[in-house]
Amino acid sequence: MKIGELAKRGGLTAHTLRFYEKKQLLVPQKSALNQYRDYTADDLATAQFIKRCKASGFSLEDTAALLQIKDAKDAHTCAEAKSITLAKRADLQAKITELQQMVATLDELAERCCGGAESAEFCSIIADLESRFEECNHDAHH
Amino acid sequence: MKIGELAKRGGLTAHTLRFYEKKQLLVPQKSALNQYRDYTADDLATAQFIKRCKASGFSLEDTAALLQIKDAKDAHTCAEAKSITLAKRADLQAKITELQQMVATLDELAERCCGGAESAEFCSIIADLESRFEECNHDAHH
DNA sequence: CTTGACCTTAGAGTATACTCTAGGGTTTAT
DNA sequence: ATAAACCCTAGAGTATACTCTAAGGTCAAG
Repeated sequence: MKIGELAKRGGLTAHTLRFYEKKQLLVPQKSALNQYRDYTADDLATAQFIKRCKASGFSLEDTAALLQIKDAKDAHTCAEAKSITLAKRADLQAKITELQQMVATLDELAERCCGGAESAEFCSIIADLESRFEECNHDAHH
Repeated sequence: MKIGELAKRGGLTAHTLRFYEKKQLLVPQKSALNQYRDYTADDLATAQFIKRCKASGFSLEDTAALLQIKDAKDAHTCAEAKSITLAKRADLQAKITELQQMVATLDELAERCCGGAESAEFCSIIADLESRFEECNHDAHH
């Protein structure tokens, strides 16, 4: 099938497919006749594999590694696949923890602020951002 | 003080300070003598304000808005500051939820895989990535 | 007076994952 | 036969937040 059909069936764009090809994730045959890309049913499956990887939080680089395993299963091990999966899990969990700390900080900021139409002269959010860490720095001197 | 001293005192690099200047976040005076940037104690406070914004999860664009409030408090309201804060909180919370769903998916993938030195021929991670959503698509046809 | 440390600018490079454009060729349907 | 719809390539643009480079000017110490 041509790129437009794969795009439609796979739920992505022709641009994205060409991008994945440039990244060596999904390299189709080319028609000898007109140099149009010629995708197979397997290529569609690969496109869906890539989408699932993305939905699972894998980067394109991770995805490339997973594709290599998929495309040469007996040259790879479960350990490799699980290692990639657990490493990504750890990455995401660290990111979550970082974001949760930010949310906690934002909650503190928001809770103390009236949020009204008053001038920001005495706004606690601005005041906190101006001074909170100064205090920390003072502490750090002791 | 010159850029190097502010960088050291503020815990960032001279490159970053010039970048913030280009973004209009922190624009110091320039010495008439040699065109060197000349930062004041207030500029240092502003640099720290920016760092705290960053640590709280604000983008540089948010930070620019918060700086405008800080630098002209009586021209702005608590409502503005709180709105920025709550919007960012919502952004981050949405991101956290997305990442948590990915972690849950990765946990499912990892749990079912032996992770051993066996060939990936029957690796459940690869198999799941190959087929999971196909099943979903089948469901979607009904 | 020279050497090293510091400063300047403009602009390019990094990372991730696309997204789009320009300029041109091909296919399909009427 | 012609117009719409599709395909091609190469490369630039988007977003965020830096990070670094090149080529040169300035400053402080010995």
